[in-house]
Amino acid sequence: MTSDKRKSVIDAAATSFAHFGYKATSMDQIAKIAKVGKGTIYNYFSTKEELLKEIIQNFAAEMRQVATDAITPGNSFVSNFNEALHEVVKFREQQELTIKLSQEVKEFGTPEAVEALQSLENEICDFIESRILLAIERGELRECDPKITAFLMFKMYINLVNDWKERHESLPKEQIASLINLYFIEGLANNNM
Amino acid sequence: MTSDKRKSVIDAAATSFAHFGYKATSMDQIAKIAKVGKGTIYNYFSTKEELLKEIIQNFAAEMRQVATDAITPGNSFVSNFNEALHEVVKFREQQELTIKLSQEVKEFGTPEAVEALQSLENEICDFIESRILLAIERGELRECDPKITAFLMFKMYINLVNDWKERHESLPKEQIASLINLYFIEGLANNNM
DNA sequence: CTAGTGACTAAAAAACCATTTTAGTCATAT
DNA sequence: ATATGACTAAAATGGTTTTTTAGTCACTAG
Repeated sequence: MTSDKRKSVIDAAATSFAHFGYKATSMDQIAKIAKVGKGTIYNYFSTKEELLKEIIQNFAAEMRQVATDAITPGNSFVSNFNEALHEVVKFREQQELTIKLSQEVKEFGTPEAVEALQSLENEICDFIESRILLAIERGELRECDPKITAFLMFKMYINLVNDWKERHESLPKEQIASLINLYFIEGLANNNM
Repeated sequence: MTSDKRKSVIDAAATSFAHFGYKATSMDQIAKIAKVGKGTIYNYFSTKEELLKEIIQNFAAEMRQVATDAITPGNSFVSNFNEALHEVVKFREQQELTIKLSQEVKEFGTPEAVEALQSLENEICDFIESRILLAIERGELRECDPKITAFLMFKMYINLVNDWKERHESLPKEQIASLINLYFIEGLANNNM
């Protein structure tokens, strides 16, 4: 089967990117790990960047699947949101890829890594946006711009997971979920006065 | 008067840092602009970084003043928050120093510049934190961790002002105010069901 | 014919070294 | 006691050589 080789190339590249980063992975190395000739890679992918893009797309699809699976149709938006968030966090931690790419962006500013993470971010935001739209239709959330809301929810998540721990202790998953719930869903206004 | 020289050193350094950046400013150059011998600088500041820190501290004090001036005692927490942050950002943009330092961080990752901007951010967060504490005491906000809250409010503001406009149209001041109010204070939960 | 391949090349990155610049010192001067 | 500029060790810079690497292509096996 022909796509047999294609698959092993993708697998080899994915592990190497995750392990050493995009920049530090050479096409020769990928060929070696995948146990194919270097020319073979170019039968399936026109360029190294193309290869990364495909891997990121696969990753995004997997993540979407994980998130979708965590959603229980009958449950509330908040509960589903927390559940999905929790599963995605778990899934992302398993994958070294994004962590490594983030490091690379910070350290070298590798343009391909920047773009890869960018597109991943877009995928995630699009997904959240679609769920927000549903929740608004169902009357669970009040009217709001779904694009901006999705963007901010994602960013807040990143702020809590990544940026906060640069200055202080990193926060446990449960606390992150409850914080997002507190700020975003319930709001800080004191209605019990 | 002895602190006469100290002042001119600070002024010279501040203008040169703002104009050429921290890295591209040499101590010789500062001495020249300040019209003092290089040794004189070291009578007042033990190191180049020390000099930057002092300048940043002065800057932070000015910023705090701007923020305080923007606060109207009778108004709501959110309204004051947005007004103050807006003035602070405007003030920061007027000053070339922070812009130049930001560029330097992006381009070279100069550690001193990173730290300087970091400490500015901390000052801002500390200020917000103190206002949040007041608002909680006054019963305007419900109980919450003031440090995390301040951090997230600051970040959300930056997300809306800077990060959003990298992908989409930049948002007008009023909309940012109402968005922060919507997400942070009121919350998205639809309580009218 | 088709998919696979590794030797090959031009271009980019890294390693190297000579030269210059610069942060910080200090002996001297005021 | 404060001010200073010549001085030094360390770091930055620039230019050159060497190595690595993305991508090609003539060739092979099936």
